[in-house]
Amino acid sequence: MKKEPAVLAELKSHEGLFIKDVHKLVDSYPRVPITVDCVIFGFDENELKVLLIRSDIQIYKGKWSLLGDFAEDNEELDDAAYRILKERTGMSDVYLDQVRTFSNPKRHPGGRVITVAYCSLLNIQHHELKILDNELHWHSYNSIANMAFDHKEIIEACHAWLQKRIQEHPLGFNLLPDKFSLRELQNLYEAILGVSLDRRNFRKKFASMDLLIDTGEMEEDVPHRPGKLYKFNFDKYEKNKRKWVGIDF
Amino acid sequence: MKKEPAVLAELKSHEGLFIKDVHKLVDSYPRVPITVDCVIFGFDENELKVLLIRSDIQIYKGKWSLLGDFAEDNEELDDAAYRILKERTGMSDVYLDQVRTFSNPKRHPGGRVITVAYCSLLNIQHHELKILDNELHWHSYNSIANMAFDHKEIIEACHAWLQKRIQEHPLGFNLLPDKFSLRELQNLYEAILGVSLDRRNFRKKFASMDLLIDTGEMEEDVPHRPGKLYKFNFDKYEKNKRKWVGIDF
DNA sequence: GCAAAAGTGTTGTCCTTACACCCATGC
DNA sequence: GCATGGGTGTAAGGACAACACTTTTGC
Repeated sequence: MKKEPAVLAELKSHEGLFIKDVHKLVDSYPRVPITVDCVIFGFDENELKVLLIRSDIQIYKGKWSLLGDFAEDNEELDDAAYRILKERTGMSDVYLDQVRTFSNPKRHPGGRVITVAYCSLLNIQHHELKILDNELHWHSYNSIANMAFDHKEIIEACHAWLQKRIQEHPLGFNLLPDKFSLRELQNLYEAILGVSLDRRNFRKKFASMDLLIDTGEMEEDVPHRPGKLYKFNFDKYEKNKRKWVGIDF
Repeated sequence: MKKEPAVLAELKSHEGLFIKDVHKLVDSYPRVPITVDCVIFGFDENELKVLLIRSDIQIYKGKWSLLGDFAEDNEELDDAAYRILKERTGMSDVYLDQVRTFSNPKRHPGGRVITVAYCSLLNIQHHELKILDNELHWHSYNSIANMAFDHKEIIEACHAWLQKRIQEHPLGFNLLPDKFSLRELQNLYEAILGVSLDRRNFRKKFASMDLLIDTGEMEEDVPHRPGKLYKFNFDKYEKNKRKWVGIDF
């Protein structure tokens, strides 16, 4: 077996070989700077968008970067992600989920930094960007290039996560206005999944789920026949969430 | 907007406001000890098992703990997880996947420690445990209690991950011997998903996938009619992996 | 011959897919 | 009236769920 480090042996009492001073134990661990990076998706003009800033860092001059920051002492990482979102965009109450941790020792040019990637979804219309430092703005997902660090890889991981997730959970509504037409919803799915879907089947699918509430309102200012506007029935969804079993690969 | 910390302002050059010394930047970040915890699943006697040790730590005396260790300097976390597995069980070439990062500042009594949970699947028969320090042994998943730290929560997260994952990917075969009967396979699914499945439909499902290779061998030493033994056709699976699109929630 | 599990088919239901026409509105 | 997208139905095929009996082996 592996030889115990001297520090560990010291910490153990003689009777039970239990470590008594857990603070000393933790102090003996190597420490690593931790950051959180937020991949913030939006949807506008029938395109999936990502919020990026110019990198602060000279060697990445001209390159784009995710919104990230280090985690403060004793800050839970979920809270750090919400904090970054708030600081950079002024928004709270945004959908946010942890996706994956990236730990390649060479991923940051300044030394080892581990980063935890979070994915957020927000509605571009509802949330005007007020803080435009570092050229903060929305980029079309399909034209993303020239990223600092390993941020391209992180964005791709979040995109894959989103593609999978949106098919199994009602996330997409976070990217749309409260009231939306079926066409907008379909455009959203098509943009994220990168496929085209049959309009009739798409509508039938959502009709059969019976999770859309007809607001009685119609689209306005469209240059064609206006469609009905719907809301998603989150309450009903939460109540009827079913546990699904099936083998499929 | 958020006021820039003094250290940041210092690091920026006057012309472009770009940070020149990235090492100084990274040195200014708070540092956190990082550990990796492995939830190692096995399958034996028709039960899902988890590999646990007794906690080292006095205040958790008598409690069970996951196999974990801190990440070494400049060690990628995936590598750390493989290392722990190797050190503790002597095994390599084991299925392993990152599940989630846990960062509650109070999760470790010795101070803040962030841990990244990994899930491994291995075949209990093929891998005899040779290193039994800290009472290392297999516990039935259903009788797990009395865990140190937040390890109960971590195990549950990995179990949920496994339940979902096994339905969509051919992971389960990692828990079985190379050659297995359909009954063993079904028992595995039933144990992990906590449901009972119709035997005929289960067999039909796998027959229609056409991913099992009939080895021509039969079970031996069973007190009833022996079943055929199969292998999983990983090559064929990899070649035909299809991208699935469908909305279902 | 008895216990225990292997092995096998059919039917009904539901879901998915593919596909085409008329309707309402803005211009 | 023309362009644009809204809104709808049907038929065929495929997947899944429910269900029972015969066969093989060990003991």
